[in-house]
Amino acid sequence: MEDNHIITTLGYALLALVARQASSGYDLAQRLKRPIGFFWSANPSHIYSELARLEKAGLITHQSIEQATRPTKKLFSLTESGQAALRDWVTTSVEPAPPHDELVLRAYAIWLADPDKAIQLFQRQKEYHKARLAEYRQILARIERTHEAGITVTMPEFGNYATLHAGIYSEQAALGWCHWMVDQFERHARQDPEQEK
Amino acid sequence: MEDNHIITTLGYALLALVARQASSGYDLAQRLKRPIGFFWSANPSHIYSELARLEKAGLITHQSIEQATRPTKKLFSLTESGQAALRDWVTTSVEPAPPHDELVLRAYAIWLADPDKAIQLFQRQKEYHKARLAEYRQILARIERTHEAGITVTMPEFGNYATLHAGIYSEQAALGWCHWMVDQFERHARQDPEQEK
DNA sequence: ATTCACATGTAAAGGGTTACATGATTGG
DNA sequence: CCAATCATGTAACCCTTTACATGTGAAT
Repeated sequence: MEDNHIITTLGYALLALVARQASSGYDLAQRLKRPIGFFWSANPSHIYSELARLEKAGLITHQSIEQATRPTKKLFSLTESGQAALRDWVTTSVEPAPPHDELVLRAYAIWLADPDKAIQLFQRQKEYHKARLAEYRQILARIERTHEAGITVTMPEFGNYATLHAGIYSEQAALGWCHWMVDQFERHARQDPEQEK
Repeated sequence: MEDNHIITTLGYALLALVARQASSGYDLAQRLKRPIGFFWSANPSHIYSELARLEKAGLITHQSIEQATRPTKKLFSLTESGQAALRDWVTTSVEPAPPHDELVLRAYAIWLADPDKAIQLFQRQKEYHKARLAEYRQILARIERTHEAGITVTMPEFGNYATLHAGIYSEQAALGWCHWMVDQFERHARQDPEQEK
């Protein structure tokens, strides 16, 4: 009932999912994988504890659903204050989070490395981003096919649509940079042939 | 001396800095801001405790430098095993870290929001990324001017060069997406004029 | 018979952020 | 006189990850 609790970002992620459809903790763990998993992730155990916090804060409630063939589950749904909190949050300004990009950190020290190994690293990374990009484009094509009339900003589907676009933009950028990195190393190999021998 | 300790990513970030120049904790806190701060960040207090861990693991050593006018400082430098660990690490494959992007998470639930507020959010974000991009481009131009002979992959400067490129790619992507988002909302406003009144 | 899917949690540890404590010197 | 810079750390807290614990029913 007290809403003087701070809501974590995972809390908002769960509210956003429950806002679309009432779900159990297990459901949420599944739904968090895709498409939210592309930009926000959590472990099942964390989800359960966060749900307990959200309920204590009065943002969600649950009803226990007894099932004949499956274990009883808790179906969570948004309360009014939960919906209000979520609606307010989505347009609050995002203060730029301290970035943490391991690959870029490696690039900062890559001058110490064996160039061959460096090429391999960035080539692997390129393949990974290429695969991701293809996956996103495929999902995008599918949702565009099922919504021929167009997806507008007030439809829940717009969430999926927008996040997929975000993914495509960022994968393209990552791919472009990895390509540039490989190119730098290959250029070096051509200009300094057999330098090590 | 025991090197059965796990090195955290911050640990490697510090090793990468010390590899270029022996530094005190305070120096490292300053140097971590720019340009590493663009892709990896840490608080001073965390840096000091991490330095202690790295030293216990035998990856760095320090000598105390007594200064006439300033407090005594500990100047840290890489040990041989520290350099080896860093060199190995830079080319190890990066397993894709679980992503956490708050802005994209908001986009997932943005259909609940007032479209005007949504436009404002993404416009602010656009301005932010525009400023970042301009900053990176300026720094890049400066380092290109000071290294007219070219920057090759075995030079320490290549670290700065490569990370700046990474920043430019990713800011362009963020900017592009924010622009796309604003466009979606403006298109909606044109098609649904005065819907709310 | 065993694995997979459903279903819910507790406990511990790790890594990062924030707050706090201390103290000297230089510049405005 | 006060703020900023130099310089090092401790303690507490928060969020996240990993490991563990428990149990049923359906499918292979």
